[in-house]
Amino acid sequence: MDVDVTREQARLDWEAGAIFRPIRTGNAFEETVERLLQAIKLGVFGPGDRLPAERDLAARLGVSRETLREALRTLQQADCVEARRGRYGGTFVTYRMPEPDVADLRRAVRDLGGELEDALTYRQVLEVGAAEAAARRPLTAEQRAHLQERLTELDAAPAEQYRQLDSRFHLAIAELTGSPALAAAITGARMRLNDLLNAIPMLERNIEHAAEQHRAMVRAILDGDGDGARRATEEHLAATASLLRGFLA
Amino acid sequence: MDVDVTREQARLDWEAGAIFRPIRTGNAFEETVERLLQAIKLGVFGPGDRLPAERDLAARLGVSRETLREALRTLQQADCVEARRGRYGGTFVTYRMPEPDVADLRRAVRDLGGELEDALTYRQVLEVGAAEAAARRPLTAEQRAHLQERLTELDAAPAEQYRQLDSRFHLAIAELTGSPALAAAITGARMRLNDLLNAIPMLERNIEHAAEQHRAMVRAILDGDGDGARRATEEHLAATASLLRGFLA
DNA sequence: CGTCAATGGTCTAAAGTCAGACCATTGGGT
DNA sequence: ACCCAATGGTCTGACTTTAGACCATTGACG
Repeated sequence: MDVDVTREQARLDWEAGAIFRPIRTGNAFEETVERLLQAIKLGVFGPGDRLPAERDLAARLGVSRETLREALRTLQQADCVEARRGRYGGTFVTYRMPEPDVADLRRAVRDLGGELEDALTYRQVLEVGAAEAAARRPLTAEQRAHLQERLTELDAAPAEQYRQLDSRFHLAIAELTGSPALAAAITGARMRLNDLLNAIPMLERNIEHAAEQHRAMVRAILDGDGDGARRATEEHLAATASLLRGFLA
Repeated sequence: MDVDVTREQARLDWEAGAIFRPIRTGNAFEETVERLLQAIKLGVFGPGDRLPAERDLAARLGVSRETLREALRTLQQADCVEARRGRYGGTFVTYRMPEPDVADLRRAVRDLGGELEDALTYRQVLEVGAAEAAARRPLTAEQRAHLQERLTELDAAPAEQYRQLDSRFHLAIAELTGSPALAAAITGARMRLNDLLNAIPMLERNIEHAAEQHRAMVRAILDGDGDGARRATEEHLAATASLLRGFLA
């Protein structure tokens, strides 16, 4: 009986792993810095863009203005943003994407370590599912136009903006699902991989290949072809996934 | 130009919605209570089971022991758990699932309101994707046995434990993906719907139908049949989804 | 040329949270 | 009969975060 009790307790303690995960990751200040930085790196805010006003931003992030300001101060000292006072002032983005660097990429992949597979699986499930969900959904003319616009914008992107516009394209699909939870999860998954994706050197050949896949995804989604959307997205993500895995070897 | 600037700012502020979401939901104490309650309602801990020791649990939840204890005190006062001191003591679950009640269900669905579609879409994408990912993965003999065991356990479940063992079955699939992030997301998605699912009255016919679908899912996963796993899971989730949607009308 | 609304900058008191030490209890093991 | 390891119970001081008030600056607009 002693054995049974011990084993049973061990089972309980193990299975609890998925649900008894950390409630809060680190402190509010660090999280805030990270979020702001990711928002910039994801391309939601490009150089020169103004962030929402502090009071507004603090409310959205569910954080006190003091904490937000502490984070902004950090970003200021890192030359990522710049604050201007007065009406029509605000906090403006000054960050510019560094050039992709294979050494950085290799280091970043190693840093992520065993979590790379985790992050790739997670992203795959979310984005493939989202593409299918978006395709199976009745879309308004406005939504269709918005998606098409993101694609056009991406195709015309100058090299230094490509990664950011790529993110915006994928996030646009996430939002077409109409599920805020899904869109938020996809944003989170991309944030986790973003430093890696940004460090991938972009070869002309890869970009053309990706563009073709993007078109296939959009076509399927606009046609309401769920299976096609899933397949096209699978294929698209598999490309970058295998590229990243290559750096782990 | 004024119009352009204003519109551009509006676009930025809107698109930021997905990324500038709250960093922390409420305070640590409330979150902790919620987690513990969900762990119990999800069936990870049944009546009489002992929770991990306070120091251990606090570390896992990333929360100070004080905060955890405050949460446990709340649960104690709500007659959900009971604390015993001394070695071989601990905190023991006393909570028992209430009988399903259609009035409760209707109220719960209304409370969730517009978030119901969000939660259902999110769950669908995650669980369908997870089933496929699990199927496409090489599984150890132990993992196969574990999945099979969960299914057997569920099939043999007495009515009052059915819901909890059903959750454990689905969470077992999530863990087979080998992706902690995915498993955590699925746990979260289920937590959100759990009160609803628990309130669904269980008809003999529905249970048999569900059992058949569970078998199909397990078969496909063990066969490495990704498409089959996806289809079976889709079908299974569609059933409860349409049932829940019925209560929104 | 002054107004004023919107913005960033500063400060304070209160509440929340934490890390860690220490106490009290229990029951199996020696 | 005693020991002692593991558990819950309690306390304290330090740090974090919050809510809100108030100040300083700016530039479009009347």
